Amino acid sequence: MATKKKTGRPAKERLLDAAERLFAQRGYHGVSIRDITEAAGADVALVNYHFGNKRGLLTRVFERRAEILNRERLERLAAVRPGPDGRLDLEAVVNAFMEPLILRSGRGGRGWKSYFALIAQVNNSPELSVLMTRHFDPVVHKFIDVLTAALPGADLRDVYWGYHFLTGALTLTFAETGRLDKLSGRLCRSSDLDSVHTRFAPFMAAGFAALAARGAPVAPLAKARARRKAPAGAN
Amino acid sequence: MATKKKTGRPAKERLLDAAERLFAQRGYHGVSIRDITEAAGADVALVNYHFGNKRGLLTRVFERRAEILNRERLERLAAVRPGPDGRLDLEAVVNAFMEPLILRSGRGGRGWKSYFALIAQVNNSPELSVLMTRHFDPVVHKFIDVLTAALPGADLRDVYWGYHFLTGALTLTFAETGRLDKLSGRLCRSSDLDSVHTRFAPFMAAGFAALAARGAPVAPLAKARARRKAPAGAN
DNA sequence: AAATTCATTGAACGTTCGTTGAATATTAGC
DNA sequence: GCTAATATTCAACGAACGTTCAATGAATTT
Repeated sequence: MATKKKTGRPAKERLLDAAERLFAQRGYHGVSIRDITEAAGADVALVNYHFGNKRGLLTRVFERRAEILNRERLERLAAVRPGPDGRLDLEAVVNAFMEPLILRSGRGGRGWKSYFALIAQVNNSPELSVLMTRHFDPVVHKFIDVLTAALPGADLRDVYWGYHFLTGALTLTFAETGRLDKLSGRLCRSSDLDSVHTRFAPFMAAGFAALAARGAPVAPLAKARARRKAPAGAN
Repeated sequence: MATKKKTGRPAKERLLDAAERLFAQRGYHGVSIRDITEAAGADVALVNYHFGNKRGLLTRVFERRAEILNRERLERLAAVRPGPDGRLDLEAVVNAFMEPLILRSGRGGRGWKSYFALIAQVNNSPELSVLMTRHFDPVVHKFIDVLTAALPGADLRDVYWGYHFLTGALTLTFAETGRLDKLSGRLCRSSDLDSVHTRFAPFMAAGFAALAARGAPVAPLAKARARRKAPAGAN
């Protein structure tokens, strides 16, 4: 009994926390059950007892915070109100989706930071991205709906593609891999939440608006004729 | 000698191809050397003979196509010419960076598709993203330079953050994990390169322009006074 | 054709892997 | 305080892991 450190919290929770941190650092296959149980100060057999198997542990880690995130995203999306012109503000819609992450990525949220780093890997993995579909897409559908309402006349496919670009940027940004820091010679810091907060929604809202404008160049009613091939940028 | 299938190509190349495909599907830690050598029809010892160890194989897989991509990206970036107003077209700059991927992601490029799926995982991994830094950032710096030239008066940090958003969207998009297909009920197809080609540059160019406009609202010369906190979107 | 280098094979190394079952400790219900 | 359910420990299983080495085959050089 040298390495065991049984705190007051139950072993089941310690396992979830340790798994979250280690999965985020080295990926699902890069961490063994023994790595996790050792870090949690628990016995190897407890993973299979509490979660069935290693994959069940990953699933539980994944859904634990997804429920919290989904609830708040829905609340914020429902709270987005039309402006004086009767239109929904695109940046406000994007922020309803993004700010719940900002709030939890601060100093106190070490567990949340690990969770976001894990999400980034899951989102970009062919074999694990089904977890994104299962645990997030119901709320994403709601997000798509509100985005569509904020983009009258836009082709629905533009909204889906725009969301796809957004989620790629979002998950990488909150993963905080440190690449931006190195690339910019420490001019930019992944951990600088203010920098993300002031830039993300303007960038994405402008992207969505550009797609909508491209599909229906002038008026929202000229939608049926926008079926031709788009002209593309250059070359 | 039942499972060995020695084609005309050398075992070293067969190993690279098999490793590329399997790493892309299941991740670096999710694939064993025996998985790779079996798929390549080669002996287990050949990985260590040709590449030193498993990590050396990953490095070689990664740099093999990076060199090709870097060369073409540099050529295209150098070929971007100012328009009649003397300014560089933002979409043209983005396309110089993105189109080399489009060209290789078509029907014939099965190996390239695997490679892009691998890049997405490496880019989002804390322990592997150093490979991105090492093999891509020299060319990314050139990309940043040209972007900055196309965004006169913009804060350099905006350009870096914009690139960060862009690379997150780009790597996820070309990973083709299938999540967009499921999310949209098959309305959008990850493999539809035309859909990517017509949307990516407009979306990103508008994002960059919005960041630049936010930092220097009117004229490029009003740069030194833009040090205050930005107003953010909503909430 | 002999010598030398390079590529491949087969077998084995010690270690770690995920998982299991029986035994023990702890908690909760009555 | 006894009982029953839950939680944790301990030891072990067979399989798979990355790596190594001596032996063999093939290709190149002299």
